[in-house]
Amino acid sequence: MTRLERQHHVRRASIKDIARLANVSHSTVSRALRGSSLISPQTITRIRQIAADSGYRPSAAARSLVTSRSATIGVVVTSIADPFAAEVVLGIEDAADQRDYSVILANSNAQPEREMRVVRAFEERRVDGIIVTSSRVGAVYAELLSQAHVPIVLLNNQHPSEFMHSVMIENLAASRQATQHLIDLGHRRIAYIGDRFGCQSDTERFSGYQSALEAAGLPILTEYTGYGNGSADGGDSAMSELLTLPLPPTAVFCYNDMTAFGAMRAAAARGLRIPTDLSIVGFDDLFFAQFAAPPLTTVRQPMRDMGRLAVESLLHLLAGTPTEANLKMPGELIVRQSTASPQEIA
Amino acid sequence: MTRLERQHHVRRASIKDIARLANVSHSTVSRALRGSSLISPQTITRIRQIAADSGYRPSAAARSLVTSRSATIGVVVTSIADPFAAEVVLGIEDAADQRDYSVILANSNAQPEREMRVVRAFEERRVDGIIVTSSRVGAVYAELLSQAHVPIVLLNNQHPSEFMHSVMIENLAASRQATQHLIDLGHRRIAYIGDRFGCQSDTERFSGYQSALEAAGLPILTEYTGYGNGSADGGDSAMSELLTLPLPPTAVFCYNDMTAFGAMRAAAARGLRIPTDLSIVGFDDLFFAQFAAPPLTTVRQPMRDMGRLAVESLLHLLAGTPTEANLKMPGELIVRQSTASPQEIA
DNA sequence: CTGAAAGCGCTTACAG
DNA sequence: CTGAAAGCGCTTACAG
Repeated sequence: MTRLERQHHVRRASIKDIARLANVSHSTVSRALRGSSLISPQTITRIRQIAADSGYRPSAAARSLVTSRSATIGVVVTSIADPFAAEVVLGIEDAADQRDYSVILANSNAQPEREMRVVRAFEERRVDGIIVTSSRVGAVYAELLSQAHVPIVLLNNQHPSEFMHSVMIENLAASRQATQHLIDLGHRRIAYIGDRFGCQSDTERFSGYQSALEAAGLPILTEYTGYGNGSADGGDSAMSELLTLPLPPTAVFCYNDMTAFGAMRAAAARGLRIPTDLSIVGFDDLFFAQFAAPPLTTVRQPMRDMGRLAVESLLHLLAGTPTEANLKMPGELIVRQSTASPQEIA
Repeated sequence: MTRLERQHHVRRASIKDIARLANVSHSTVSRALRGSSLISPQTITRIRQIAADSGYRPSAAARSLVTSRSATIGVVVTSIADPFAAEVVLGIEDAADQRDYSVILANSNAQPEREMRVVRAFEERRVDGIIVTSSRVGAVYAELLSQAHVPIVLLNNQHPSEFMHSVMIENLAASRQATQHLIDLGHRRIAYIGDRFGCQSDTERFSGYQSALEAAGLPILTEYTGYGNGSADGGDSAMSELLTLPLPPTAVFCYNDMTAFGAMRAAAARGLRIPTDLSIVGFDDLFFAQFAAPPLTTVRQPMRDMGRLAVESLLHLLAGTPTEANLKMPGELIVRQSTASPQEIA
């Protein structure tokens, strides 16, 4: 028995095996295991003991076939190697586990073909709901996802639809605050490096930046708008371009930390010191932000909590309980050493 | 119909629905969909067309109930927010997707209670195999995992068992090379900051460090062995302690990049400049290593490829094809700016 | 309180 | 080439 049990691909005990051992019908076993009030407490205890002894594990497949619930949620990320996504997924897995849901994780790599495969896999596995962590969810992708006919929660994005909730950060307020921080330090030539794909978070962060400048009576110059792509390389080249301007900015607010890391690298490559020659602000507060050179001033997003909240939101959608469809979390400006007053007079 | 289809939780078309539409038995539909040679090509085409038109998606649950294969692999990580794990999982998901497997992701958080839950979930979902990405897989955990009666691949760890393969980096050679790099630069007082839990990778890396010192005729001093825990905080406190020594080391080889980041922070907190006053070498080459202050010299692990390889190894185990049980990948020393010749004479 | 029966959506021998 | 039947492992009305 022990020998057999160690082998791989043994047939697992089924409800029928337990029934035989317990001398009852398999219906009774099923009820006992589920704690039905129809079964006497002694029988329940006895049957559960037998089940435990024989290492019984209910088949999720069989159960979901009859209940038409898979107790599974599908999570798509553009790339799990993106630290932002990884933190969010941690929160999602955590909350899902607490509710006895399993997480099926898929990477889309921002490739339409992969996105299709992912949705198909989710459909075949009959996931109860889907969480999408990506700042770029185009109309086509959203349409595709909605074909799964299950509730969807978008993280860092939004889509007006009855079965699509969203969890986002207060982009506008947070960005305004970040930009204000630079203004307060005395900066007048403040650039923004965004995401050239123009996703919703980018649009909102850009608006926050603009509104802070406006409120301070500062001009909004198009040459101070750089276009990255959310990655370090994107930030690097956008920053490089900004630095070729006759009157380069003395401070930059970046769409996210990755972009900021790239901007730092570009500045360093040109011999600029941060924050003496250039102040840089990021967005996310990735774990690494504190280890950057110098430690990065940034807007902290409660990534894990956002993941947890996405699960809660999804469960509400599944239960049909009315809740806020578009949840907004506050961001928090974390001032570190990448920002300071400008040294030269503009 | 379109209205209905947009709703959530619609009953999906089954093989029977297609059968009705096609005027054949559901057996025929099943065969046609699977491309059985028993069915005429025209019928296959016709039935597939109908299936596609009605948005049919086979139920993975029903299929796995009869085939007793779930086409699913369970992946446990200690924390998906660990960048190393995230990169590995990316590779895993990628390879799994190519082979039409889905990935069920679970975090164990190094908590025994969570580990039990994870194994149970994997058992209930009848995953076909398991990949464990964690440098610390104790005997208890391994025993627990093996109760799932499915093949297991350990990443960054090893366990002698017929149904447990492993994928690791050439720790010994890589660590020897990293230490040799410091010796070549002229360092004589070289410390090692390991993982105090003494996992296999730590033991091997420590051995590589020792063997390089020995080969160079340098003494191995116990006071130069620091104990971290794989995180930045662990590296920070271990480094801090090393720096209180009367004759502190001029170079440190760290168990991993996270530990190295912490060590850098500790050194900076004491006003030491890197690499002028202290050289630091990490292990992993996390994405951020190049953005550290200064960019970190480290041993690159091909994390994504290791993840892919783990899937291949698992599939071999599933297919019963004989293969190397313990795969070793080479590491690559990446020299950046955190290492230089020692400035003072020891 | 307990059991026999039906059914969830598939696959696959077994007969035609 | 096609269909009727059995069965995978559960849940749950329906009868006792």
